[in-house]
Amino acid sequence: METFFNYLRRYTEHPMSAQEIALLQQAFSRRKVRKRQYILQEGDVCRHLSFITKGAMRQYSVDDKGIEHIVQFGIEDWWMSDRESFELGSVSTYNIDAWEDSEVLQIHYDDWWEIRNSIPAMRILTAEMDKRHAVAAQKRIHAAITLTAEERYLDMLRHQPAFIQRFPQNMIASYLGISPETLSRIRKQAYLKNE
Amino acid sequence: METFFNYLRRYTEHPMSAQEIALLQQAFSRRKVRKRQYILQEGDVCRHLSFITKGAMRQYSVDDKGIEHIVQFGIEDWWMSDRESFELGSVSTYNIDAWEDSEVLQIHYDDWWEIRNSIPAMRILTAEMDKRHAVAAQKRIHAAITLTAEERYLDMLRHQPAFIQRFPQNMIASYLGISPETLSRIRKQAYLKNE
DNA sequence: AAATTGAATTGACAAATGTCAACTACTCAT
DNA sequence: ATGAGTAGTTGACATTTGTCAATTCAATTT
Repeated sequence: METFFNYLRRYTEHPMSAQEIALLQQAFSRRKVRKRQYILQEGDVCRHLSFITKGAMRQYSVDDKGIEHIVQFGIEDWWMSDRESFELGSVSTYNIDAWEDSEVLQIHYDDWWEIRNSIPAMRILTAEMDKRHAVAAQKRIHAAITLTAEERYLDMLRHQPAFIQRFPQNMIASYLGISPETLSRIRKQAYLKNE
Repeated sequence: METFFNYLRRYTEHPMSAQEIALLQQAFSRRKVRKRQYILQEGDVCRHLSFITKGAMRQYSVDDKGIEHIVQFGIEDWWMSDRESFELGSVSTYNIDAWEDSEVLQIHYDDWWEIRNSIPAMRILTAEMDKRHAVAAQKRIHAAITLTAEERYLDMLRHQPAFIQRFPQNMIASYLGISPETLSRIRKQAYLKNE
């Protein structure tokens, strides 16, 4: 829980009262998630929002051919959920599972709603989260329609080195929307250029 | 302004007081934008949020080779801004201009901040906007990394026919991240399939 | 230590998409 | 009415990326 409060302090500035802190501690529940364990499966409704305090997770869909398409990575201090399913209560087409043994703080949709209404700092945090999320999404969309596969990889290398270090290469390829073979070749070429 | 209030009623349910309505009318200013006229240029900071009451606009970047990359279209009832520049006050790398003669309601960043704090309905609206925006962004990212060029076009045809009707084909291609020639061929093939 | 597993690499080839140039059709301004 | 632009189409070819199969490599299990 300490990780989470550090995160809160970083993004809200607003100090919270002891009472508010107690409320938060009540609303969030800690959960260990082992490698390869799911916290959301395709076909279920995403009822919880999860804050990662430890570990590495991913959100992905599986197509007709059984190929996984990763739309999001998450490590410490990241939130995981299928936003569409969570907000709309619709059936999710995504899976979320742990790649490293992880630990998350989960809050139920109803409590999240409640918390945001009753604790001002949480409203600010939500707005901040949405803002950052929107900016990141715009960048990723721009990268997808503008850059080549190699440029997208280099861009990721620069802006999200943590992901590249902690997830295997085939998952990075999936995230970038290219085949593992192509990524392997891109890396080889980039390496040769530096020699 | 009527268009805007219709929109508000549709998304907030909360009726507003006469005083609040007056506040809104004061904060927003109406502006006509002629075809090809800019409301944001690369290098400027995006200080205003614009709600389109009439017309059609687009947001795009221009690369080294002078090629435009469209990241967003907007028509009636859509908001336009470079979210990153608007929220962070950073210099924008995007342009926003009108494709049809348009009319927008503009609000300055400071007033927008103020309005959201003082009018509860606007806070709800903001949250709703962010939510819808996040869902749409996730879908577009998923489409970009999962679908082929043809599938992306068909997806757009199904979910955003209005854009396809109102913007020329080369802009649709830019939005999809493909060359105009490729889109032309995709359309030809799709047409042949239906014969 | 041997065997097993899965990830990463590599090669050969196929498919998708981009580029360039030519041509057509259309609109708009003079 | 004429001419200049602009969008869209088409063909030929280049480049990028995907697919499939084989191989290497490292980690893990037995």
